Amino acid sequence: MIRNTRQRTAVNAVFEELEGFHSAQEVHARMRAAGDSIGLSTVYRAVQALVDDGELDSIRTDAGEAIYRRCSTRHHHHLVCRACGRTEEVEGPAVERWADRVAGEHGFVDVTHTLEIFGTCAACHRAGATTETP
Amino acid sequence: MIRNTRQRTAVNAVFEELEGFHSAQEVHARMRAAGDSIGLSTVYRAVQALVDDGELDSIRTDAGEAIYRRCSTRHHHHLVCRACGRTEEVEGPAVERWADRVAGEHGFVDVTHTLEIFGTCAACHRAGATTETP
DNA sequence: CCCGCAGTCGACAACAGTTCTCACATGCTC
DNA sequence: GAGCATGTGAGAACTGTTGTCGACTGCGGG
Ligand SMILES: [Mn+2]
Ligand SMILES: [Mn+2]
Ligand SMILES: [Zn+2]
Ligand SMILES: [Zn+2]
Repeated sequence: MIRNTRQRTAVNAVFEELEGFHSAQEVHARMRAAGDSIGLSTVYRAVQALVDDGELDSIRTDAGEAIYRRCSTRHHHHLVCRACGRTEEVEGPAVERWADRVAGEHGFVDVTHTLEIFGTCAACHRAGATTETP
Repeated sequence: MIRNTRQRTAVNAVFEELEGFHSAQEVHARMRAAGDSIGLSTVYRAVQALVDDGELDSIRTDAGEAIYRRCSTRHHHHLVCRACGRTEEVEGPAVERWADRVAGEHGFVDVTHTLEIFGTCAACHRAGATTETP
């Protein structure tokens, strides 16, 4: 039986206030800084539970760190700025169909996929362009 | 100046004989078992160098482990069996165009993407189906 | 050839992220 | 409220990976 605890509620609340992706460690530090008493293990358990419930979406950084974000329920993917971390949710029914089709053609069943797009957002590109100019 | 060493040659050779994705640790263990003397750090450095040279492709497992595979040079994606790890390389020009276009529409430049498809391959599905039947 | 040395090796320590342990605390049901 | 399954958290343990540093070696120049 799943129980309502102060800690779980608080972790949930953090992701309500926060935009974009955040790691468990960051959430933990943030809560501690705000005066919330909570253990790191508990944060890990809480985000895992939220992922299992489909309330958080998780991706892995190149460095191997898991980061989490409250997501809309529709299936979508992420467009992530390499420089500032800003993320946009994008959808592409054509991609979904393509993935399912190509997997089916190879005899695969029970198909899922992961798709992330990375780039430099307009703002960061502008900033980079001005600082890079000699 | 990059030097030719017995160890780098050996790691390269392992990926020549091996199909599919393999972790640095697995490669290290495999070499040790075969009587090859090599340090784990060296394996990590070697695979990293091969990735930098574009000779190996690397993806990250859900568990956060980096796995490597000798890849064809064309841009492609992977269809991976959850059960046995068998992988197929797949291509989809439409997906490439879609990713670039949607990123461009959001003002992103210097765009890359990652796309992996997961499923159960036909063989594993058959095996699973028979064992699951009561 | 062999010298010299930058590049490389590898045992080991250090790190980072995550999970486990277990004594203790606390929601929930009755 | 009492009982108890469930959750908590400090710390240890674990995992994959990278850093350290003295020893070693490929290789271009002498
Ligand atoms: Mn999709
Ligand atoms: Mn692609
Ligand atoms: Zn940006
Ligand atoms: Zn399979």
